[in-house]
Amino acid sequence: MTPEKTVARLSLYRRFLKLAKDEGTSNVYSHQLADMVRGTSAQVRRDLMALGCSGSPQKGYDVNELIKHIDEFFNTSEVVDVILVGIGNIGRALLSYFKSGKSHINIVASFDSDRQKVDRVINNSKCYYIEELSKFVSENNIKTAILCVPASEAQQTADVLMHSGIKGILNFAPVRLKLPANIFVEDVDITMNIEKLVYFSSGKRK
Amino acid sequence: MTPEKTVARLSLYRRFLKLAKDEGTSNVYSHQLADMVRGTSAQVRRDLMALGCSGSPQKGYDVNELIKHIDEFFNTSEVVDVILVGIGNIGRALLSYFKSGKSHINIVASFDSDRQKVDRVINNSKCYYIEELSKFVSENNIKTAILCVPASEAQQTADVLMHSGIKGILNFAPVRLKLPANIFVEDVDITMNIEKLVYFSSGKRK
DNA sequence: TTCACAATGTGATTTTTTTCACAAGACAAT
DNA sequence: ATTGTCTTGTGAAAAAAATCACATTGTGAA
Repeated sequence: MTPEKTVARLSLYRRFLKLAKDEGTSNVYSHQLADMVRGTSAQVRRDLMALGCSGSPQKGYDVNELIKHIDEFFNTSEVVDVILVGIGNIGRALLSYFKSGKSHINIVASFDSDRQKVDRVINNSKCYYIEELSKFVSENNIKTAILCVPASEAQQTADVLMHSGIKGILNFAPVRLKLPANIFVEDVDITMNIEKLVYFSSGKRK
Repeated sequence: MTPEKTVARLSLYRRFLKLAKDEGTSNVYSHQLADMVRGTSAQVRRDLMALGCSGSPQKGYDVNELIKHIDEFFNTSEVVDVILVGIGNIGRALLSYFKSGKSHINIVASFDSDRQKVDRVINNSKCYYIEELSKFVSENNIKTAILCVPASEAQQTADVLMHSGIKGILNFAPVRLKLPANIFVEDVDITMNIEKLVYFSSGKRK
């Protein structure tokens, strides 16, 4: 029901709202939020309307209230548990990135097919042998996975994830995973991003 | 003129076309390409139409011809030179990711403010001290940068990039860069991606 | 030959997303 | 009090993107 783009922006709003809160700001105007996400104030107001929030023309929106609403929307005032599969360069970078504990994302375990990596604790999350993935996922009721295995192994690993009960996959492999429609896949495709960037930044019009 | 989404998909098509070519495939149907990018055949045909390509109902599209057209479209049958700024975990992962030489992206140099890292060669690209960035960029006419510095340094580094003549920035910092509109910025925001994923994969409707 | 099939190319339509634009309300300043 | 200035909330319009649907056309089987 909520537009996909709105969902994406809500995540961003929340991040900036928390920063604002930490700085002691208690209310914000739509145009301030707009600045933070490269959008327009009308868009922000629309998004917040979809959320069911409202502000006042005088004080704008209440920071705390907004955060609370977005937390509720994402239904995760608490942290979301996620697993990571494939401890290569990118995998490790992500482990490091999320170890801070500052975000809502908690990588509770990582998996790899290289026995050398097993049992090591990298940035707070213990590495398991890939064979244990299924058990871990079902026992801990994990729904989301970050997939960082090489392209050649991506599909088969994704199949394992699916059969284990994973419902959402953030896929870093430059491969289009074939999975049933009820599994939600989001691709992070850096090569594509750069090519797009090069295209649009070389004058070809925006 | 060409829709942004089409540009993104063209990059993907090319990747799969090259794989297909390597496997000896000489022509493809729109529905095959569609499968590879999670799209529909009509969409593929539209995209290719925008490109100015045409196929035949019998043989579909000619793989070589398509690749040639897309190369021309991106105007880079040759490799694109890019720099990377910030050699932290993500930076290193990207250096490794692109060292293969298989892609169109060539990271020609990297920069960091940590003198310890300077002069090391990581995955083919030499690391320079950040102060040398401006000179390097203008001398080598670099137009595109990958920004992987910590959030706290992102904006000031982006300013330097802009003043050096960079036109496109792939930004990994969880910060919205404020730059003039003629600089094209593409954000890679993993936290946001995961939050979106969690939202949509937990049944909240697609 | 004739028929059924499969795939392209593309108007037309629908859906999704963004933007416009303005009434309404509170405040500050005069 | 009156005026000018902000900003919200939101219909209405526009723009962007995806989808539908169908005429068209080789090809191979009957």
